[in-house]
Amino acid sequence: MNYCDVLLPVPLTGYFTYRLPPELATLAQAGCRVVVPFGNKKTTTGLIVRVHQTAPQDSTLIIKDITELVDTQPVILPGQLAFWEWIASYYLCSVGEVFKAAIPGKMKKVAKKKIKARAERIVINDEGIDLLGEKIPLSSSLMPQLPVLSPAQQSALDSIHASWQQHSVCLLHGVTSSGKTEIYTHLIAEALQRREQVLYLLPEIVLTSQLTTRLKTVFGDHLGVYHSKYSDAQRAEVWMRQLSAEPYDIIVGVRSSVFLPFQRLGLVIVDEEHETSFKQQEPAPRYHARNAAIMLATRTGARTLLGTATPSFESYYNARIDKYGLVKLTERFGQVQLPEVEVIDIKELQRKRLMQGAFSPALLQAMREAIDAGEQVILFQNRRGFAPSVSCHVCGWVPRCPHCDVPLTLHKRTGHMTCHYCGFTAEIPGRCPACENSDLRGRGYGTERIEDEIQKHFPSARIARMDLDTTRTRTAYEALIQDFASGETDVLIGTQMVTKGLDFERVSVVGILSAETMLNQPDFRAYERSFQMLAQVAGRAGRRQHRGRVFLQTFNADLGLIRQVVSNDYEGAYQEQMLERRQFAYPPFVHLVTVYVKHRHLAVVDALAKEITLRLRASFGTRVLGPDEPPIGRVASLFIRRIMLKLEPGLPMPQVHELLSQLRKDLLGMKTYASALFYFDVDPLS
DNA sequence: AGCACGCCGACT
DNA sequence: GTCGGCGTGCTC
Repeated sequence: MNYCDVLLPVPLTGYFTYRLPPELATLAQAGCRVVVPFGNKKTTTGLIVRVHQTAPQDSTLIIKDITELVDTQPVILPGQLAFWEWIASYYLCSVGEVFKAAIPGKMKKVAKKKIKARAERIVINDEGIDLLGEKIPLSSSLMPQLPVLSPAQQSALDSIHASWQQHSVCLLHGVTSSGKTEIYTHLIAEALQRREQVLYLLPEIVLTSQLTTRLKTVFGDHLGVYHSKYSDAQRAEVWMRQLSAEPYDIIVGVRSSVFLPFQRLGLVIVDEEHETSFKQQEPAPRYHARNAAIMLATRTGARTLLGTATPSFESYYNARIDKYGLVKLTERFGQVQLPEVEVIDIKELQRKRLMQGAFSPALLQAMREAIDAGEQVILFQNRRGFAPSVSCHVCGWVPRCPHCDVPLTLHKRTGHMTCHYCGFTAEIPGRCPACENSDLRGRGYGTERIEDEIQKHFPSARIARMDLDTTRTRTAYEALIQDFASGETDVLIGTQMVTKGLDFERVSVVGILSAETMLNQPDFRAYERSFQMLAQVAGRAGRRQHRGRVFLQTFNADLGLIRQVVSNDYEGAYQEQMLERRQFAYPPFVHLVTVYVKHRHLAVVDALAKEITLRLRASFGTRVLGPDEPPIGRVASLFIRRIMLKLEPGLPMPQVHELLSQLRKDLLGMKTYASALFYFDVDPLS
């Protein structure tokens, strides 16, 4: 009798054993998808992890039959399952959840029509080397097409090679506009000549178009793109192609591309490695794609390059303690100077009644000069919508989300108030329900409102807004970028999106409307993130022709952070933070694991959170902090509590993980807590 | 996580 | 009398 252990896309530990009908016995193998009955009559698509002859020990189990074999060839490569298992154990979730995240949705549905059959059978040995793959040399015309490197770039490239002799991971710390992409291009070409594949990871939000255009001129159809804004079918196609005898040599992709099958991975580039969108928040697996990519590279013997102008403090620390190599690129390409940063004291200007809404006279003046000279302006405001909240001008009443612990954001374009946490939408009330007056106004500034006011100041300027609301589709996003790149747009107003590695040549003025939006967050990384954000957005200015100007409006002009941004003093910001992190035991000096519990009854979450804390203290003592209520204590009608674990290096992590998983199992097994949500966030971002 | 079963409340 | 709310239990 043949059995299959099957991996199913569910948050349950372990595999499920099914009987393999005799007619499928010769065709089924590990890595093939199957359709199986699961639970009450429902069928699910799963993945065979093992075919064997051992009946399950538990004789009371009624073993069901596999309904259908979807593939006759595996759809994953050797080693991929082990990688998924590593993710599941490190990030404290089930392998099923990893499977769910790893495979394009289309491949997990019961395939009525088969996804494009593979052209050729491939043979792969244990190292994942494609044995049938011909050693076709890359066209020799490729090397003339490579960008010519400046002496500084060439020396950085040499240093990266040297660094890889010692460390498998190298951090490239290159100031904005220093030409990191040209260096990557050379490294990719070298890898291709060695017949190695390259994974080029980008943060979620930077739509790959700008970069892919550049890389495609050199690498043509050696390059495939894997992005969440591509259709599921397109992603499934890339996946299947990577299994074939002619996979893409280069994959440019976002975090989920670490799960793609690579037959001969040789190089992983993580661009803008500091970006927080590499960490998946919801749902599980809550993995960090940069760290997962490093693990992937380690497992396959590939080299890793982390590139950024503002390294995450963890990566920089790893470089400083010699875990990673470190290469610095301190000059901008083509002698372009770093921008001049002018700090503008909003408090002072408000006192003198000189602020014009959200704008200082100096910023407006500079914008006018830039627009008149045919140059471009980027304005950064980290709030989308028209106004972050609405309030009654008479009694101060503020409409709040009925499901979450936040005020509703005013969106004037749609004429609604919206909750940015659960999507709840309501009409703006005609009169205040508290005092009956009809003087409800938006409070504060979001990107929509900035856009309106800028249009009033500069009626003939062509203005565009880039935030979550205007970039829902790939085409909308690309059109916005294209218009700005081609000079169709004079002023681009946006949220964090405008800070993320976009490369425009005619930007001479950048305005940061309020530097503190990030800094005021109760988060041990607020300082780091603020520095990165400000330094990145400032780096958008003056990229080619002449020195750009950055106007940094702030309520705290004398803050150390502001000085560090002005002088581009990454090292100073890093050192200052490390002192605090060490003193208060935060990463990189400890590992954090946050326990989240959610329930619609406050009493239940409170009791559960206390119980967890109590039990954790028994094992971990003072390493346990909390429970506490997060800044937003209720989202989508669920009350939230969290407990933080600070784990110093040297603890036996597998045992820690085992203990935590067991704790979760025990508590969810209790009737009172069975309906609670209970999960872990390993290496949380906040 | 889904999904079904099952037991109480306010509607046609 | 019935629809439907969500507590509970289970998934090879």
